[in-house]
Amino acid sequence: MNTKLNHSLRELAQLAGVSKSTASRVISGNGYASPEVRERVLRAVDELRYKPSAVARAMVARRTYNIGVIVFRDKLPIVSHTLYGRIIDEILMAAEELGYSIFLKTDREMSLRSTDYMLEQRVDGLILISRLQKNVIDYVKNFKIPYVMVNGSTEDPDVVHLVSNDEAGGARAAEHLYERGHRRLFILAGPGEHRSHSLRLAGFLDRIEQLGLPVSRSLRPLSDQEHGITVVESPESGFDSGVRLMEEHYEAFRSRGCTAVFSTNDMLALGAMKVLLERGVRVPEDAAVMGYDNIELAAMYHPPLTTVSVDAAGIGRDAVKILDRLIGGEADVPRLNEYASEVIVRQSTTRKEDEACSGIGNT
Amino acid sequence: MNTKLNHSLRELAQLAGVSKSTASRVISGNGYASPEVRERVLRAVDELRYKPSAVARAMVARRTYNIGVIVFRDKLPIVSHTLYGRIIDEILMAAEELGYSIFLKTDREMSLRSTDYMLEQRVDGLILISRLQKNVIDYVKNFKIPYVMVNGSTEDPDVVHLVSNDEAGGARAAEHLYERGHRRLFILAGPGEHRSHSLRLAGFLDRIEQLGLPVSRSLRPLSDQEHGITVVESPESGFDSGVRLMEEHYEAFRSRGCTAVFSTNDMLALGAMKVLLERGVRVPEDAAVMGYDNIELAAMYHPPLTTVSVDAAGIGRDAVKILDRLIGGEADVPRLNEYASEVIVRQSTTRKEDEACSGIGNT
DNA sequence: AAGTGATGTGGGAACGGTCCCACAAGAAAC
DNA sequence: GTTTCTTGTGGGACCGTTCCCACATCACTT
Repeated sequence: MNTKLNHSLRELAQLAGVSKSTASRVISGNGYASPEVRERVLRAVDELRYKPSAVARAMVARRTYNIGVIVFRDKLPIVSHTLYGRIIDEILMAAEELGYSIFLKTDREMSLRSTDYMLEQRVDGLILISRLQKNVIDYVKNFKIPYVMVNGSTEDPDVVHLVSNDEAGGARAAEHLYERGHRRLFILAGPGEHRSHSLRLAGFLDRIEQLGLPVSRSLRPLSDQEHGITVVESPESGFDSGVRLMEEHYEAFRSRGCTAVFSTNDMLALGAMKVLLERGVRVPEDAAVMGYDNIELAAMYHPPLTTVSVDAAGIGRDAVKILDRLIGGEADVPRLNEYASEVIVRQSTTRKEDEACSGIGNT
Repeated sequence: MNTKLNHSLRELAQLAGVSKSTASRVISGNGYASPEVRERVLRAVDELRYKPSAVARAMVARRTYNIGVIVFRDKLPIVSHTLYGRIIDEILMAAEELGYSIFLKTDREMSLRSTDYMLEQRVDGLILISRLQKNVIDYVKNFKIPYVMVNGSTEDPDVVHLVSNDEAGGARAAEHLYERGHRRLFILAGPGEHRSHSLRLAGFLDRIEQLGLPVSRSLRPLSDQEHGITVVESPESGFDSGVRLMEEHYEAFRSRGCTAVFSTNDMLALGAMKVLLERGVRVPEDAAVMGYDNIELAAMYHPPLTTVSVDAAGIGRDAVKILDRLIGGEADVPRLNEYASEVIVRQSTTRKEDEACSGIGNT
């Protein structure tokens, strides 16, 4: 019917035989217009397939109702990362509800480029995900733009950030394995410079020492009566690293008589578990395995992996809600927002004889 | 240093003591400015932390350099979906390279709302992902906006779409299982209304019939000499459906003497495999299992799952590249873009005695 | 009949850029 | 010394909205 791509309000008004002020009133819904006029304008809208330009609106309103989301991560998967993906899904849904739209960028160089880009786009606020360089935060602070940080680490008390309570989760994990009777534990820790990995480990070790098990980083064999925790650190946090580390330390694992593995994330744990299974170690009969994150995969594995869940949905949703409050000008939003971690008991730590007391793990 | 949020070109020019035309020339880089003037302007940019407004630019340029990506899917995971997540990761990277930014929306109601929103945002083009209602395409066609469709189905010859060659992939899968000596196959097919599921199944069955195996949908036991294919359809395509269906049909599976399972995606296959493992069926010794998609998880499972890979990276990257050409006004871009599917041989279909001939599967 | 108030509509500035065109100043050509 | 050309800069229209304010109209007072 009409070959032009986009029509302006002026053209619309012309067709309806009114001024663009009047047309604007009908379209935007604020200001009065008589029923006949409204009707005429609406007919013209249909005819032209008129879509108001959000660009022009943003220009005069001086805000866009857009939120910029930047995921800082140097390698794939980024959006397809099990945890970040879930957070982003929730962000998208929460944003929709609050009337925002999402500009998504991944920044593999952890540079300022993506931030600059968002600033130029005049987004109303920024959600910064994952570990980001300190200079990014400093940079963002220079501009008066509202922002929240998700799953990153900072000592800066001004930064509004959302994190899972990794320290408490680590402690819960320690308790779970202790309760199940494990006294010789093998810990596979992810990169210490990541906030979550280091806090999960710290929480675990603190609690385990409170429970009376000595922690050592040496790999000497333990005598029969000894208890002991073996800690191995990995510079990477993927499945392959879990495989590699478990293979490397398999001998120590055996010679120290460990009965359980705990990893600071599920990927490492699954890698480790696969190595054990391949070598004929039965899980959970010969060794228990426990991870952290409750990724989709954990429940699907054979055996299903006991883990600690992270409230990705809560974090994602609240990231948007809190940012919205900041955008609205509220100043007293909480700086530190922690989300509870919960132990999800599954088969990988549940021997037949355990089931009687607490066989509530989902699969 | 300065308390205002954003400065305009006019303020910048004022501070630098030049006209805004001149400032614009320096900022945008087209048009001449003498070295001294350029220097003055650049100093002012630093001082004000000036960021040109992409909104204002878009207004006058009448384009935004933004691309809208809409994922149509009625339930989670959406972005965190293993396959879509990978495609989106590639889209983000390719977009970055070509100077576009991404507006991301998920549309659970499969409505026109999200499309409208993108149109109002004046995105330069649209990438529509997953199965979408026909009316969405019809709607989008009304506007002269360039768009491509990813992983959806359409009979409309005008629609530029990118899909994996599911029919050929299904055929490859059939060949693989046949070569491994399987003659009694159990097929777990995902929802037939999804393009990929139905084509994968069709490709598989066509090839398997060519190879001389009769297909039946009955579940009667086969006599010792008989060959035969059992097909079971699932209205859902998740892991849980795989579990449920395999449990339901386990008896038939046994009584018909099947030696292999093929599913039209990895999630179903893994669900099925887990049931088999739980019941003591050894994979691959007693039964082979094969999926489709090559999700991350497939390689990590114990045993690793043989599958057919989908070129998510190629699809994601090309979606942007092709859209860019459409935006550039090219008319003769190919309508149908198919991406090769490749069998990834892993342990779930590789018995010890098979390894000699083709033990090249990666883990 | 003139004044008052309410009511619906239109005019036009503003938002922050780009870009066309005009123009001033100096160099080169006659 | 005037003309012509070049070169660097500035003026201002324009993109498509919103919104303030002015204005015309008409009913109702007095």
